[in-house]
Amino acid sequence: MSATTLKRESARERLLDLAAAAVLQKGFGATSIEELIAGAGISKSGFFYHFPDKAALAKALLQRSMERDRELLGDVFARADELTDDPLHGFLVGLKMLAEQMAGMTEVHPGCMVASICYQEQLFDREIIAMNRASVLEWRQYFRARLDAIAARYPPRIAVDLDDLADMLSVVIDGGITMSKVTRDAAVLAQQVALYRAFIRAIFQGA
Amino acid sequence: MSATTLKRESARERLLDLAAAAVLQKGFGATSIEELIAGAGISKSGFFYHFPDKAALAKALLQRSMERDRELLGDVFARADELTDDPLHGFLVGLKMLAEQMAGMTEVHPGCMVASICYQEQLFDREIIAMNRASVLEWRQYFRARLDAIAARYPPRIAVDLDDLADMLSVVIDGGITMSKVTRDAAVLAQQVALYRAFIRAIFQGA
DNA sequence: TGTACATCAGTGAACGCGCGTTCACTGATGTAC
DNA sequence: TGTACATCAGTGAACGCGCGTTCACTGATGTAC
Repeated sequence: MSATTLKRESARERLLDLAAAAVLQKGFGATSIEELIAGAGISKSGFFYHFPDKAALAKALLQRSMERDRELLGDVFARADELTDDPLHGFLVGLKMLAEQMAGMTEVHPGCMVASICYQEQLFDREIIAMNRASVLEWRQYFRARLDAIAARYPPRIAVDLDDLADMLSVVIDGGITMSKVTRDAAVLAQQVALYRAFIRAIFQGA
Repeated sequence: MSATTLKRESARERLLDLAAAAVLQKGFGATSIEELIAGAGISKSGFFYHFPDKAALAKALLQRSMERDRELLGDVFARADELTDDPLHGFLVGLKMLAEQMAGMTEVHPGCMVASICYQEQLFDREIIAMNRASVLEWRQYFRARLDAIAARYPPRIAVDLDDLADMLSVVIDGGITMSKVTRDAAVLAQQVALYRAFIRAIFQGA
């Protein structure tokens, strides 16, 4: 991100960009307002003009991250659905596109906000924790609906709980991101999504 | 954990117990020496007798967590191996025992140290980050060896990379713990391990 | 068109608190001869 | 058995620094009449 790009954004946006990157690297507690304003080029009072306190920054951060996840994942599966009427093929194409998109990332994924917040829960107020929980349960519902449609047409060859199978995609993405970060190998994430796709095929199409 | 149990432990052990719980709930940066000594019932100087600085606490914490993981997981698969000579059955029995053990936990899993450190990487020195990475790669090797033995006897029905499949167990455990914590549903973790087991069966035994 | 007022996006200085770390010291137990 | 010394597991007071937050203020732009 160039300096001119930064200048074009509002100070609020710059603060959020810097905060997102910092939080994923060292956690919310260790991300100081001081370093954010230094990066954004405003004074401390400028920060408190945009956010009443640090908790408000956390909330804005999570909100933005949830929206981006929705755009990213929602977009992929919406595009996949346009290509076919078959729910299984749609899901498989979506997973393939997701894996390919992740494989295209040369750098390691910056991290998952849900996990970052989860491992610092005591730093956040009830509202933010509830939002985090709701976002995860939303994804369960979203994928569960797809799996229901699939199972109606393709009776599962393997007995699995569809809620668990829906959760497994979130688990594989979140765990895959962690694994990518720890091993410093960006490829791990895409490979895990591809493995999940292979499991879906095995369940509904057979080996 | 009762007060008498605490008293019987050495102050150093008490500090590590308290630190482990606190770090998984709010992260290393937000865990203060002050709160640890209050809980352990010693003075601040007492802390610095046991650890030269806060980084040494982090190192001891990770070391202990790695040892415990090795005991826990290693034990489960060692016991499973005693029951059978067949590598596939041994792995499946081990996974079943692991899932059952996790299902037996009434409380949500306290968290995964690897992930906690991963999401605060900038707070730790190179040595700790390297240890974290090494521990993950060790598990890849450990599970990969089992999968090699399995694949030699049971040709995979589904084409999968065995390193990725080995990683997937770590991914499912780590992601499952995060999911359990965020949803406040202890069952999620065991269910994810059970799903991974179903995938292993599908790959090597067919549906 | 000019004037009054409101809103926006900040500035600069000061605050009190809690943090990690240092230092000189201590009382109880263990070991050598 | 007695004495000297070493080690262990701490104590208590002080330190400087950086943090989140508050407060009174400001200059540029927008809007009403």
